Amino acid sequence: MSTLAEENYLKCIYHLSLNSENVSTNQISASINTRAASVTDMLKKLADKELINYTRYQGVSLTPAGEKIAVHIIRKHRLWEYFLVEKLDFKWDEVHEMAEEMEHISSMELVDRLDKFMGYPKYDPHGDPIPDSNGQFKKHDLQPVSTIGVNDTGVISGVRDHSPGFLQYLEKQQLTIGKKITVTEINTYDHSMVLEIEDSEIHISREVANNLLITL
Amino acid sequence: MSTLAEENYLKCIYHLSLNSENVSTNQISASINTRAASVTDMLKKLADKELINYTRYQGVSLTPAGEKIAVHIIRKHRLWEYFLVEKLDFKWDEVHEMAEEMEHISSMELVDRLDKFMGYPKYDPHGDPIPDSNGQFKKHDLQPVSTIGVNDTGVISGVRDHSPGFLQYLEKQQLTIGKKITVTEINTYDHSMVLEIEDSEIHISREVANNLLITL
DNA sequence: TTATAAATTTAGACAAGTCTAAATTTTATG
DNA sequence: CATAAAATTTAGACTTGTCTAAATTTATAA
Ligand SMILES: [Mn+2]
Ligand SMILES: [Mn+2]
Ligand SMILES: [Mn+2]
Ligand SMILES: [Mn+2]
Repeated sequence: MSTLAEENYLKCIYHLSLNSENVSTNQISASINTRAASVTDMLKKLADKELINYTRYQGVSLTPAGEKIAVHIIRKHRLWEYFLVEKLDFKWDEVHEMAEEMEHISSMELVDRLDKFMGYPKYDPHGDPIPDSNGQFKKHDLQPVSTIGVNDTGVISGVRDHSPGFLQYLEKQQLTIGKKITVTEINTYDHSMVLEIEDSEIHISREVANNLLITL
Repeated sequence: MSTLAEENYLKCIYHLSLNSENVSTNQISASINTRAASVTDMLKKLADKELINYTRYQGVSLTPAGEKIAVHIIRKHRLWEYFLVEKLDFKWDEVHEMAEEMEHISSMELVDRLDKFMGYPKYDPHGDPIPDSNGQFKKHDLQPVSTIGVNDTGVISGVRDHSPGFLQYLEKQQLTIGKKITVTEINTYDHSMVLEIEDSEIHISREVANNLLITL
């Protein structure tokens, strides 16, 4: 099948593809912390295996075969994250690096049993949807808090930044998945916002508002 | 730290060390299915890292540092096997290959939480002892069924052969961990034995008797 | 539209881990 | 004890995945 490095590239290309049709060498290079020259080498290998569409200098996209692998890796990543938080009591900011390793465990049967063991969870600890064993999942309709106005409400359902620093900040402010928020004030100068959550007031910067996602 | 390959070599040397003081290149070569020349290369690397004691042509033994790593890998291997059987309902003959991958997940914290989650199990599904987080475990006193005589009894507590074929055979014959057996007959010609388990009679060959371990 | 900058690829190298074939050392045997 | 056999190591090669430095292509902008 695929090697660990190939799997990481496919997953990376998948994630970058959500924002732009074609993914550039430099985008991949930045995202997986590898030199552009090394990325080019790998892109050739993945193209030879027909996992990506690649034309020199033009960037890449996943083939259906490549996307299938990518989604399966993401399924494993998110299931293991769920396991770590729900069964082993890790915090949501602690699990990413571990899942980065665990997503490469190869047994299909193991993934499906793990899924069953946990009751077929739909979302991971960060609110990201978990693909089912056929690779199906619904991309729920999220938007940054920064896009709504005063007196509007929403439910916290995801994050755009998965860094431990941001997640720890949110946790400390009680800004966790499932919480209902109402915008009570928007500062027109710096676009900072005041939110009401469970009867308490929380001030967040524009940057936080951009990276915190809600459903209406 | 150590690479996946290094970890597998250390674990292999640890297991072989249980039977002989010094482990030979060919023993390792046979056990991990790698050519002797490749083993020599790796032994040099491990010796450079002071994880093994190595003198050319003389075989190797683990240093305390090497043994510590080996035992930690074994701890992870057995904890994951326990998890797969007890939590995900795999059979005892299905888990080895998966654990062979999972034992390389690096987080120490993860192992300890997994251990706690399962209630600090003492033995893995094959009856092998699980080292605690300090690397301590008691080597219980096992002997092959073939070493006891007529009318002697024992409790099945381990296996010497971990192959799926042998484990499946034992399962089918109800010869599973914890069962109490009594020898009722020994055939002097071929050393086959007749055992009594829970009021039923089971015939086993000398080969099986040699690979099935009991405590008295 | 042509020069410069940015992005990307090519060339050449390296570490890890493996292999085959050949040389060397140790062990066994007459 | 001398020699043949077995075990082990060395030599040289290959694959994967990475790097730096140098070319090449594409994009930008005066
Ligand atoms: Mn990964
Ligand atoms: Mn996640
Ligand atoms: Mn292993
Ligand atoms: Mn076991």
